[in-house]
Amino acid sequence: MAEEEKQGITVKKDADFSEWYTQVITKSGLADYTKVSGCIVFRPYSYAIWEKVKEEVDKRIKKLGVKNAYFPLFIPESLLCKEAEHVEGFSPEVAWVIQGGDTKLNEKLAVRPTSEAIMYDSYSKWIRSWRDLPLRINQWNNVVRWEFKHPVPFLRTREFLWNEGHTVFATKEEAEKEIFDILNVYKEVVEDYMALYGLLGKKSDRERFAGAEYTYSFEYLMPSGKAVQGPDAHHDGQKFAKAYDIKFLNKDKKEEYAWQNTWAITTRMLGVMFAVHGDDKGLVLPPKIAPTQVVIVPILFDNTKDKVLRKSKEIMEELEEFSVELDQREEYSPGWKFNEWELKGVPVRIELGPKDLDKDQAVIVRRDTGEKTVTPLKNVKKTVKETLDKMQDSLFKKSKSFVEDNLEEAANIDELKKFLDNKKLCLAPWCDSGECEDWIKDQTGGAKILNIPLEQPKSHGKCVWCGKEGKRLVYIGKTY
RNA sequence: GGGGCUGUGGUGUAGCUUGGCUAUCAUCGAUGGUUAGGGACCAUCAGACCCCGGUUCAAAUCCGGGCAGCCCCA
Repeated sequence: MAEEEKQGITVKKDADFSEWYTQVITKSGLADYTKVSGCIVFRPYSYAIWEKVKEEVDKRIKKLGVKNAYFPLFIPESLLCKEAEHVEGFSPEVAWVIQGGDTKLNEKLAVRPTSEAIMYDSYSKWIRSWRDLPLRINQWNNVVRWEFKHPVPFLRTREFLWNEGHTVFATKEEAEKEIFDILNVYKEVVEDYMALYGLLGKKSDRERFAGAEYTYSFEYLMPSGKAVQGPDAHHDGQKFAKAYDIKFLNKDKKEEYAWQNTWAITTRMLGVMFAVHGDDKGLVLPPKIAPTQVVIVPILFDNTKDKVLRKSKEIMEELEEFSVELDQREEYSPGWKFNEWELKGVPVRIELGPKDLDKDQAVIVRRDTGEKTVTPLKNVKKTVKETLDKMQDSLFKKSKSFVEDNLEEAANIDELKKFLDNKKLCLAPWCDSGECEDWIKDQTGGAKILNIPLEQPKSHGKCVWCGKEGKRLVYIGKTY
């Protein structure tokens, strides 16, 4: 038994979360470590999931009128330094190219930590008139941020994949409207596909994006009790326009600075999804994002093998609207295969053996609950569809109640500390001052104001730190 | 930013305290055969001491440095 267990996950998710996470990520074939610290391989299994996220986000933003393009990986130092707050925010973790072959470069080149600088330099050339606006460009690419904290696959990597939307408008109103269109796109994809519930809100001034006027984010709760920031959208006002000289002549022939937004979703969300849905047997993938939705495991005996395989193939064809895999490998026993597919988180398994054929039935097994349904062969398609739908729905609900059940209202610093120590997220009144924000961080061992929910009650209690009148309720949590 | 733990075939490990002979066991992989409804079995084969330096007749083992992974604290 002990040896058998070693092929699967050897620790319980509740008992040792980080070990569990590492094992799930590597043993299921999602990712692997490389010789470069903090840079992982996205193996085909996780890359397929990223492609799905990409596809769903991409078609929605295109519908909103955004176009894709590609800008250089390298950013000259002088360009990066144009917006003071922006450089200051990113410079500690920029990777630099200082040499080409044996020749030292005249000017250092930053490996993009984000592309404002290089993109806006082009924008300033392209935008002359109100007729050139809006300009809405997105790119799907990789960025490098040389973190010094411990890397965690997907959740904290030095190189990661994302989209970066960079849009320019003639008026503040138009720009601000777009922020909510984009947040909706992210919400739809993350909730409906990745089955994850997040907390939407505005970032505090301390936490907003370097260079932005304000930032909205979705925050997610990990099983470890720590929060992770998900997709975000920033309204930049005219800050970058002024730094990078993005001006246009309006209809009244007056020169104006443009209004800009920036927005992104990253591969970090995959990590959140693996961590939230997985269980002691391994991954659990939401049906709508799973590269393989259904696996058919035929039970093969020598004398009935052909018959069972033939029927399995028929079922596979019948299920062509789903992504189905038929596991015909003869070198593994059925039990071994069951365990492997569970480790990989495939949502639905169909078992088909001679006994089933005799009774004209198949066994349908749902990954998250382990529930087995015996169904007549003619109903297989219907049952599979129902099972996938139910599972998708149930994973989201579970994710939502996980967040809600772990969200506490804290009226003072003692309660706040107590809840945070118990791995909870908190909703607490805050006076809006940066000093109190720093104090909270200091006193709670690093907990941050995650964001400020959009809907606020009429009155708030006293600020959890200074005791002055609270201006808003904020989400507070320890972060990854 | 500070402190701690760990590094042995692809993976998980024994050996390290007290230096010594062919580096343990399992799994994975390859080949052949028997099997098959929740991680089947037999036989054969293949595969490792993180890197650099030091101490020593002799280093997986001791010392120093590096790199990597993990944990705790700020």
